[in-house]
Amino acid sequence: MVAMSIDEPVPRSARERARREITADLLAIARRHLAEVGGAALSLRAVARDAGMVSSAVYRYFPSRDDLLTRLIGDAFGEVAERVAIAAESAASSAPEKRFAAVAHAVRSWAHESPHDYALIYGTPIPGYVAPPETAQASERIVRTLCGVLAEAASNGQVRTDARIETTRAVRSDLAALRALAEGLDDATLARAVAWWTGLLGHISFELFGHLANGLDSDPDGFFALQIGLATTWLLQG
Amino acid sequence: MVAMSIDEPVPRSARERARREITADLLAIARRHLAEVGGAALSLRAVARDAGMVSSAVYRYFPSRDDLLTRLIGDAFGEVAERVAIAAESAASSAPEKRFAAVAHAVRSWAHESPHDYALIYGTPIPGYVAPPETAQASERIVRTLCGVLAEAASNGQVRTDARIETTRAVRSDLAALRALAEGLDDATLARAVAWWTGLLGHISFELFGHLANGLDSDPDGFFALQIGLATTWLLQG
DNA sequence: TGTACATCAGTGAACGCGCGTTCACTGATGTAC
DNA sequence: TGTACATCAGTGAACGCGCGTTCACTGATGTAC
Repeated sequence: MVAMSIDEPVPRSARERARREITADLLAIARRHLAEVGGAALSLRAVARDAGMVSSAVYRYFPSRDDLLTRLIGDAFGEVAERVAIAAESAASSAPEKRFAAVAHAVRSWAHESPHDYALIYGTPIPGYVAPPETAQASERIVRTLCGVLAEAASNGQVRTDARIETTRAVRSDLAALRALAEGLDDATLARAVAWWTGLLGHISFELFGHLANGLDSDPDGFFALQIGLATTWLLQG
Repeated sequence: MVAMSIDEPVPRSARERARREITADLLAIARRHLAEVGGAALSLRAVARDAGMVSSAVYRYFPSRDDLLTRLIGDAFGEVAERVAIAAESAASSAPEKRFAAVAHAVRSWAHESPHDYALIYGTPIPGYVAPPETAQASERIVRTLCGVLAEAASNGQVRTDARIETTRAVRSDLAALRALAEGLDDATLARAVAWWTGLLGHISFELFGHLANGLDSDPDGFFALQIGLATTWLLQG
């Protein structure tokens, strides 16, 4: 059962209400399957079976399997963005290191709770598949949140922003566009922020996909805390 | 056509020679397919077709599809390890920043040349699949190479090794095991080296899996150079 | 309030596909005497 | 060097599977007069 967004218009007819409910049920079942078998193996027929429907009936709700997957990917992306935002906000009054640590742990917790969702987004793309537009929105939201935290820290003088970098004009202009989301950050800091984020996901992927297994897996939580601590110190102090 | 390792025993009979050749051909075809469709979609039947064989004939050479995949994964892992080793060696006389940069670029080039190989190893694991033992060997080889470069730099006084870290006993013991591969490195440096590596793969995954697409993709090469430069400076200077 | 028609959810059968794997077989290559 | 038997590569048919998607259909719910 999936909670309905509050701001959605109230369904007028019983038919429409039923349609919403069943769509939500199907999505919930699909999410459950996704969590069990992963995105590549997600089967429309299996979802239909689980919903007590004949497979063709699902086509009343989703035009194709790809469309169903699109919804799931969009949802998962939204979920990360949401967790990041919540973590940043709930640690709003803390020191910047703590806020970044909170964000990192939130992302990692989510990834461990829903590894297949994580893989769907940050793992190998599903062949022949194109990302839905929600993707771009959610990832912009994440960028916005991170830049926000960083900018606030910077305005409190808690970020060293005197570093120089050498790079191409094209990269500089990309970074300038990024700066529009967070005034007062220099290129080096922005670049480090991106590295912080890709490093975070790199670490999580390593963990989840079994590469830490060779000798660094005695205490994954502790190791993660250590790594993200080092990275965050670097991010803030250059 | 795949080059045969020189140190393999010379095949005695014509039959054995044929067997080796055909095995190599099949592997080459499988690699080509892998490069085109990815690991999950790799099909024994398609490989057989391409080799002008009936599908059941492939079973004379590989006991199962999983076994074929195992070989490919093992090969790919070996390939990364090899590239890393070559890069480290060919830049042997350079400054440590240059050597790490060479390694990073080598890994990235390989990933861009063979994105499906990269995905096979560092992307979402194929469901219901267990990594072959070559995996562990190759990844140990990589670790060994990186630690070697780092240790050499350290012995020349080119690495700052005075940092302290706080972490758990378990993590400390994992790092101690890692130190066995490279004397003279402190825990902080080792931890940063791991972060350097996971960050490198995180960045490559971001690129390859399409996440840079949102505004940081004007000059991927330039951006990578910038990022790996920052990370390497951090690794060496704490 | 009641009837006539339109809308829509869900059924069940079918299409066409490709897959991994098994198995009894033919015919060529290798080996022992 | 020649023959008899064993080994092995490759064939072709078959098994059993699950998939996404289409289509004509029944029967229930909604709408307009």
